Amino acid sequence: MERPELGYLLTRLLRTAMAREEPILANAGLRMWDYAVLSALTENAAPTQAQLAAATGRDKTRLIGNLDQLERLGLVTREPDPADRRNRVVSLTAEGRRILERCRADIREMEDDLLRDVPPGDREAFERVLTRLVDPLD
Amino acid sequence: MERPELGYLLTRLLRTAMAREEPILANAGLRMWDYAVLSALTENAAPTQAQLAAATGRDKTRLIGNLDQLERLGLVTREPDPADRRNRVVSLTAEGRRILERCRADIREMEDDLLRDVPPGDREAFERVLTRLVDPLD
DNA sequence: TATTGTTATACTCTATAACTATA
DNA sequence: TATAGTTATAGAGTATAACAATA
Repeated sequence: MERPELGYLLTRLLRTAMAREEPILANAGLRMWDYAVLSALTENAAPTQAQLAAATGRDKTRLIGNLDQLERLGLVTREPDPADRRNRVVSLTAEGRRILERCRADIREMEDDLLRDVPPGDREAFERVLTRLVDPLD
Repeated sequence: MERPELGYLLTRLLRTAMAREEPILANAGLRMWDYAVLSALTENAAPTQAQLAAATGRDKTRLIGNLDQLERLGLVTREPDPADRRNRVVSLTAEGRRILERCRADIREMEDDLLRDVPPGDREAFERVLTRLVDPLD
């Protein structure tokens, strides 16, 4: 039998992972993109919305709706940058960080379950390859 | 640094893979879904469109547009099943198979290039895990 | 004039529910 | 009546371009 294609395998696996992730996020009142945006803010606040859009691979115009809701939920703040008042600095609130960490823990648990039958060595190689293939694209 | 999440990595990698795959398919006059449908027909013709829809993870109503175009391009045929004339058997034409094989070869080449810096052992483990995680979902 | 964020518009994709033809 | 395929409709998601505020 021929080896299945990467695109096929990745599509299928991502579909599964997302199906398992969705209820976790919904439980926190979030959709997939909301979570991606929160995640991008973990380390540092985003100096501009355009940069945040680029970091998440989202269009800058579509990011706006997400930020509107996240702000409404009290999970992020948008504050004008005093140095250049065209920019709006987006940051996590304490509540935003709390929600984010909770989702993270639940998702990690889900992933461990998804990978439970994979031998540790294979899992390490798997994650190593994934990381390596993704990193250079930044 | 914390390990990045599966969903994040898969999304990024799939995005890259698709970006590289799109021009190959466009070169053959196909879109992503057309290719997925053709691929599903490699081994056998699909006895019903509903089964083909299920096999490709596509909605049966959305499959129709794809089949319309693939038929227009002369890549597949839809023939009423004599045993039950409600069913329409979908098969590859010779031309369909030719186009499919050409795309396949190009895509395999693209994948080899994408994975060129991955050590062979890691690559094998990577594909083994992907396959294993996807298979049980059938 | 150029840039950031926003809004508006049209376009595509998707989901649901009718419709037809066969059974 | 039930099912396979089709069509129609509305909704969500997306891309593009215009707009307002600031530089």
